[in-house]
Parts: sequence; structure tokens; C-alpha cells
Amino acid sequence: MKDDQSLLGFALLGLIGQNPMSGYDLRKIFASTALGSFSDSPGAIYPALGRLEKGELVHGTVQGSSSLRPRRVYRITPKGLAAFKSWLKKRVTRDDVVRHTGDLMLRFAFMDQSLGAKHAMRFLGEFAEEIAGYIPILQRYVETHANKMPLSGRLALECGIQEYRTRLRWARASIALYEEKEDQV
Amino acid sequence: MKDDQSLLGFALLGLIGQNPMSGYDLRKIFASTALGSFSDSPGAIYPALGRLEKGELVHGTVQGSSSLRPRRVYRITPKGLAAFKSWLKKRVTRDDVVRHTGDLMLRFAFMDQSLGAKHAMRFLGEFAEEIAGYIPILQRYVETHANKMPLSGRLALECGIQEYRTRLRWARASIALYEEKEDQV
DNA sequence: AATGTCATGTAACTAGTTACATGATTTA
DNA sequence: TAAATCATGTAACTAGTTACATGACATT
Repeated sequence: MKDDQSLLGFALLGLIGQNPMSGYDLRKIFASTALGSFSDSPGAIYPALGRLEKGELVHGTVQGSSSLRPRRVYRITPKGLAAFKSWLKKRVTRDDVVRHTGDLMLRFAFMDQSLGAKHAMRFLGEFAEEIAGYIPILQRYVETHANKMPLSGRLALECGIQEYRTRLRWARASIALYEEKEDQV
Repeated sequence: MKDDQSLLGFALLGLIGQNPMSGYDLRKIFASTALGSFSDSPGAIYPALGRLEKGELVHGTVQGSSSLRPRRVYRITPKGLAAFKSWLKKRVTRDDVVRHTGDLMLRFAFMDQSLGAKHAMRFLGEFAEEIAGYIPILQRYVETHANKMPLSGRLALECGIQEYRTRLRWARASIALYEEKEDQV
């Protein structure tokens, strides 16, 4: 039931799931979109693809075997799709919200394509709930410690709180948007 | 001129610079404050302290040498203080803003304690400018690619943009706050 | 007597990083 | 003809992770 893959692995798996690609294609995506803050270095991507293939989550097919470096196109396997979906479906935890927002956003970005709107809404609900629970804790922390902190330390914390508020607003607005769509149908 | 230390190293250096402490003290701080998303695991902290000491950025003094595991209290060296300050003073780059916001916030949190309000303001100015330059790029990306993206992908991107806006507002408000303080004196 | 806290550390493993390497084909 | 792009990979290194180990001392 555990993950077994790094975040990069799941990003690759998600992209390959959308349509089959080579390592080079994936590198270009990471180099151009900048999103997710993944590196496009070959030293990260090719070993990660190797791990995915070893775990039988993807399967590579050689194209143009004549050349020295034949292009290997990877496609997702049923096992890979299952692993990907179970990663998407994981419950949103407090720890995710506090120190792995990037992971959560990546999961959400892939979500309604792979699982549909229902799951996306459930995810947003859990996400909003965890943040809503965490903000008061941070605020209480500020209240009790602010006097002992330098101004810039206090402000840095304040920035964090405001980011959480932004995410909470975003999550609630997104839920509303999905509900609207639902009603239209 | 290059860094030579990881983010964890600088966090330790900054804390030790505030007042001398042992590895165990540092672990407790990371375990209790949760901020910065550092691990309190001994396997991270003790080796990092060892690297700092090898680089002569801190110096450990043994307390209670009688026991098997004597408490080692670290204090920052002049060289360490210099390295820390030059880390704080680094220019804010686009890359920092896009994929290393955590690093920037850590730097800022330590800033006016170590360098004073003037530098904190300069930092905020650079930070705001880089974000202000980046937001339109993201927006243009959304405009051109939104139609090809699934809804959740679009929303995830939108969340990112709103986080940047929040940080920009925060930076500008913080600058105003420092200016107010300046006028009062 | 059992648990928890103080306090340090190591070992095995993992997944990144940068830099290098190869060589064909396309473009300026 | 020089450079960029296509396309894959390896090597050496780095700094994390979890789990384990030690043992004194204080509390329940």
C-alpha cells in the first residue's frame, strides 16, 4: 500500500499516463513549463524511469533500434495506473498541508483527468478542512511568541499564514466552481 | 563565494548565531516549531553540525566530558558569521522566487536580527520586483494553455498565481511597515 | 520496575545534483 | 563548417531518510 516512488516518479507516471512519451519528451516538458519545480536533468529523469519500469508501472518500447541511442517510448501499465490512482486517492493529512503543498498541488492537477470531478471535490474538501484546522494553531503560535521574535521573523510567519488563507479561499472557490458545473449538467 | 552549505546548514548556523546551543537543543526547536519544514532527525542534524564544524563556521565545546555522550555546545565563529551574512545578502533571483520560496523566507526571518532593517527592506524590494515580473509570465501561460488543460490543472495553476499575489501584497505591506518605523525614529 | 527524557551518534539506503559522454541529424 | 537539437545514459558526489544503538538519570 505504500508509495515506493518519489514525487518525480509520480509526475512522470502521470504524464506518461496522459500519453506515451520518451524520457526526452518528459525533460522538455519540465524544461518548458517550470511548474512543479522538477529538474529536467537526465541524471534525475532516466534513473526515475528505470525505477518505474523495474516496478512494472511503465513499459518502454524501443523505436528506431538501428541508431546508437534508440528512442524509448514509455506507456503506463495497468499496475502503473492503479498505483497512480491510489496515490491520487490518498487522504490529505495535516503533514501534507504543512510541508508538502507541492505534492498536493501536483496530485490535484492530475485529479479530474484521472479520477473525475467527484474525487477532485472530495480532495478539495479535505484540503480545506486541514488548512482551516491548521490556521488557528499558527495564529495562536504567533500570539504567544510574537513578542520574542524579531520583526522579520514575525513577518515571515505572517506571510505563511496569509498563504494558507489564500489556499483556503482558493479551495472553497474551487469547490463552488465544481458544484456549479455539477448543477449545469 | 559559493554557498557550500545546505539550507539546513544555514538554519542551524542562524540559530547558533542567536545563542550557542547543542544539537539536541536544535532538534527540539525543529520538533516544536514545525516552521521551515526541517526534520528533527539526528541523522540530519548531527552530520550537518559536523560539516559546519569542519568548515570552521561553528565551534563545539564539550560540557560534562565525564559522561559517555557529553553535551557539545556550538557557537558561531567569525568566519561562520561572515558566511551567514553573505548568504543573507545574496541577490533575490527569479529562480529563488519560483522554486525556493522556503529558502527566501528563512533568509528573511533571520534578516533584521543579523543585518538590520535597511537590508530587510532591500530584500523585500528585490523579492517584490521579481514576483511582480513573474506573475504576468504565469498569466500569459494560463491564457495560452488553459484551453488544453483539464479543470483541476488550470485551478492548480491559478492557486499558484494567487499565492504569488499574496506574497507580493505581503512584501509591499512589509516595506510600508518598515518605512513607518523608520519615520518614527 | 517501567517508561520517558537527555544526548549523541552510526549504518544502510535513497534519490537527487553536476558534469561528462556519445553520435546522428538538422539548421544557420 | 559550426552550432544546435535529438536522445540516451553513466559517474562521482551530496545530503537527506529511517532505523538502530548507547547509557545516564528522573519520574510514575
